[in-house]
Amino acid sequence: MADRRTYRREPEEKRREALIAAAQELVAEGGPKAATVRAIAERAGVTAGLIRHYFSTKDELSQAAYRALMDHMTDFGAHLLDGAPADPVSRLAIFVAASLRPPVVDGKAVGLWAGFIHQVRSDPALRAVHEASYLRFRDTLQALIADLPRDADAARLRREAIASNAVIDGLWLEGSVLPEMFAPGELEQIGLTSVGAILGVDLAAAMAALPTGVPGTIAAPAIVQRLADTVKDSA
Amino acid sequence: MADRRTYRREPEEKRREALIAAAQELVAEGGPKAATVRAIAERAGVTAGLIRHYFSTKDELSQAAYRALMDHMTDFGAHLLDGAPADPVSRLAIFVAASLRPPVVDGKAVGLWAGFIHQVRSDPALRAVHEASYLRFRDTLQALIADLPRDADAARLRREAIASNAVIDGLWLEGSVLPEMFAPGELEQIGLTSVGAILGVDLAAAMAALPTGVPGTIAAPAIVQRLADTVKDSA
DNA sequence: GCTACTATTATCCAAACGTATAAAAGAAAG
DNA sequence: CTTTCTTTTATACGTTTGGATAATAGTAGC
Repeated sequence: MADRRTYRREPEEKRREALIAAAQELVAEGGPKAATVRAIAERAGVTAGLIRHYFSTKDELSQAAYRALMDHMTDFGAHLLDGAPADPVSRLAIFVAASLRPPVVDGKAVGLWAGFIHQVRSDPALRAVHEASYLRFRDTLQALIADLPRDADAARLRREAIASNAVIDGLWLEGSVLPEMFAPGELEQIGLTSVGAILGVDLAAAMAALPTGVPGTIAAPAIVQRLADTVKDSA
Repeated sequence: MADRRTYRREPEEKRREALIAAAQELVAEGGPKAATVRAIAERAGVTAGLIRHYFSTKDELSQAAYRALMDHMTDFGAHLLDGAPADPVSRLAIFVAASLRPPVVDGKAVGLWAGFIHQVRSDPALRAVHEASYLRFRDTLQALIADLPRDADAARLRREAIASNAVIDGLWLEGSVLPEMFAPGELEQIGLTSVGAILGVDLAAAMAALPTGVPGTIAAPAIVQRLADTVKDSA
């Protein structure tokens, strides 16, 4: 009577990644409630019991999924400027603009992020992950700001990095949740203008002067593609 | 055998509000998963069955809770400047600063907002509610910007309102999720400086020049108190 | 081509979920 | 004081949840 389904054994790492990716997709699409063990297993192409073989509890898988998301975002910030021009103003402009385009700006990305908020607030370990990721991104931004041809002390740099980061976060939020409310490219333009105004540098002009094909403008680094896969086929 | 518990009949509106408040608190504290019908009923001091008497489905209660939240926030923006000085720069400064303080900046407030994101993205009716609320807040901001002693056409006003709103949203997000990362008053200061830089107006100086007791600075309007109740005793 | 290992499936379980329905009790009307 | 109404409680139902355990089948080593 037993029509036992055929299967292939996969390397541990590959299965873990598949389960994590499935969990992320489901959270992104339908919120935390949609990411049940059975739904995750089905999406990953395995049966529910296997989850327990790789993660001792569902919470553990959930934590792993959040860590993976934060790692993606950190890598995004770190590798975005690989091969970018050396000019500090151009580099900052590329960084800001790339942060305000898909796949970063994406309804599902916000859904994914929002789906973990409570776990982050309640679990100290995840809180630390979040904090480290936030700081890393902000520090990257601050380093770019520090390279600008201006005079600025540490306190001012800190405030400017917080403010620039806030502009990016806010536009990311609005553009992701209400995409039809903004014209294509409008968020990038507003972001460049606003961060430029905060720092006293004309980022919009610097961006316009860049040749196409520069990293972050057209060709996305591999890491961005992986992030795009995570939140693929946006609404 | 039946120790039937005693109860008091309450007016319909009061019960609805109690159930909505209970649902909001639970979402704010523990995410959407924590807001089960039984937990909501217990928090509201009634038994689970009563929910069905006031809301034909749990989803309907959930929608009502989101609408109520958005109404609170809209009212916050609308009444914040009641009794404020007529000087446009001061009014804008008060508006920005008040948006970057508790009870607006609050971990539970972010949790509450995040807990509804997926419902908002999937339910067209809630999406419309969200859009209207966002636009109303932004329009309020844009009207304040338009009153500034400057020359600016409509397109520029729109961009500036989007950008200023983004600064507020971003700082709200960061300050709420990672409160220990910022000194008291730091977010307000950064918000005033940044929005000021974007608009070319010195909001920080205007804020510093205000006497204490001005609406939005110390005495919070009643509506803010109601919002504070919703997200009370923050982490 | 066995044998041993373990990744994977299959099945089961108790708890919790949203919902439906019936019984009881508070409050107002006569 | 009785009657009527409807808010509220109580109970039950079918489903789904996360987790545990036992059986099976791929795969690598000899």
